[in-house]
Amino acid sequence: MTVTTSAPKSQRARTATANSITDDLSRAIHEHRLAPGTKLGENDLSEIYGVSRAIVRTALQSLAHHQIVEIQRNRGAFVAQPTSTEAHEVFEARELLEPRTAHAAALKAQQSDITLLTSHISQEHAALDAGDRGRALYLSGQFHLEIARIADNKTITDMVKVLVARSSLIIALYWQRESAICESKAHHALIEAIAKGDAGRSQELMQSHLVDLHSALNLHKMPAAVNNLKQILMG
Amino acid sequence: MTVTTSAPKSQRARTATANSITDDLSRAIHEHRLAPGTKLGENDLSEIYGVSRAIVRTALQSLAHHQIVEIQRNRGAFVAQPTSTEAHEVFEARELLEPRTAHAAALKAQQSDITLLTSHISQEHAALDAGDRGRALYLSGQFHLEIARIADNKTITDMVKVLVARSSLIIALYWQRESAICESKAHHALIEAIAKGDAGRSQELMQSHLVDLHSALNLHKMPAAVNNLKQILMG
DNA sequence: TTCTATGAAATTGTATACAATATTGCGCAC
DNA sequence: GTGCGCAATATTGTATACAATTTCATAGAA
Repeated sequence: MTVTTSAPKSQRARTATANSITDDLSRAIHEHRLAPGTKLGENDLSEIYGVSRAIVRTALQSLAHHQIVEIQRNRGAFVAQPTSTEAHEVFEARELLEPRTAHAAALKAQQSDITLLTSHISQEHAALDAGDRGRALYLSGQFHLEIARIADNKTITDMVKVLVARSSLIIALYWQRESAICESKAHHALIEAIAKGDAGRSQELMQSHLVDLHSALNLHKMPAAVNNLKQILMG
Repeated sequence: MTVTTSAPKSQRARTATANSITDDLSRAIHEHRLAPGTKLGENDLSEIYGVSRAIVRTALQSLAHHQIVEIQRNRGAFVAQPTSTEAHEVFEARELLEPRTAHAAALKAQQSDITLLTSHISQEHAALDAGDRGRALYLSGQFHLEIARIADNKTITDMVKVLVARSSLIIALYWQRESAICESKAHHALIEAIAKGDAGRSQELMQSHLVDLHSALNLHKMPAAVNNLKQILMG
């Protein structure tokens, strides 16, 4: 089937670039439309995006470096399946980085930053109301990322980005479904503290929020569904 | 001057793989044989390593993700030149990660780990005595990395690896040459604390060591030399 | 001199062809 | 029916050819 006519889901107006493919796949994984373990075949992807395998290959390499895709030599690329020990490692790392980052964010936040954070939250609510759990999860991750941006340290922000992305996979595999609401509560409290410029409290709130998330992980892995790439990535 | 520990030039016995090229270039950058700003042309590298540009390309992409190479579209790959703000960011990030990691390392270290750390230090001394400043610097970075390994959190170790690599570039650009000896002193003290299992002191020592490094940065950038790739990478 | 325009050369970006490896399906023995 | 071996197929790894873009040198005009 020819693809060139319309691109309903993603805005690949002319030709897809490695970066746009990376972003598209990254988003799909974040939103749990592509389950852990899903094979990302080079031929499939080059057909879907209408580019050569070379481009697809660099996109996959990029995702592999972001640790949300695993490339096995001579076998191909798969959506990563973090082990439970990796899951704990990721949250330990987040607990080292994000509380202090929230502290810094509280000191640097402008009014526009607060507005942005608030809008994130309301979007998150909207997604949940619409039953789009995947998108809500994505936005919740973006919220953490936004705080790192406010703290204005690109190096740390990049690391948080990777950790948040992996967290999305971890949640897909090890989550017990309840605590979606707690999340939202914790985020509200964080915004308040940051808006007040209360750095100490921001740091504490972030810390306990992460500990909550961490301890909400279930030890045994959920079975990973297998997806149909074309169906999911194209409209 | 042959370096006895690893293969004289680089161990590409048969054909170089993308990974071996990545490692080789990474090492060369760490040891300051390739200066910040040096152009890494695809043709040059494919000649040097005897592989196609495709392989070289994936190696360069990998280095770019490790942030020690910058790829500019349609212009090529260059050894990265961190700005002074990036330099500060990197050390801020290290100050968040490494002290707590040293703490964990002190609790988990085995006798074999202590031996390894000690051998690292003595190699470092040997390199300094031999006047090989670049190699000493590389080993000093590996020391920090080894501590992260002992703490046994691969996620954090990977992040530290990237930060240490960038630090090497930062030192090449912003260093005032004196404090090589202080480094060595601080490392000795750290080993001692870790060997004793004194987690609190290990954390403190690592913290102040990083602060020292951070404050030893000079604000204005040194001029970056331009190198001849073939001359440096081949014998 | 200094700046700009312009075209040749060099370099990177992309697609494709072929080689190496892994996967799949089938026939056959047990 | 189950397991094994082997050929057929599919997929990834690598090299190469061509297109697009940048770089460099040169010439000419203000």
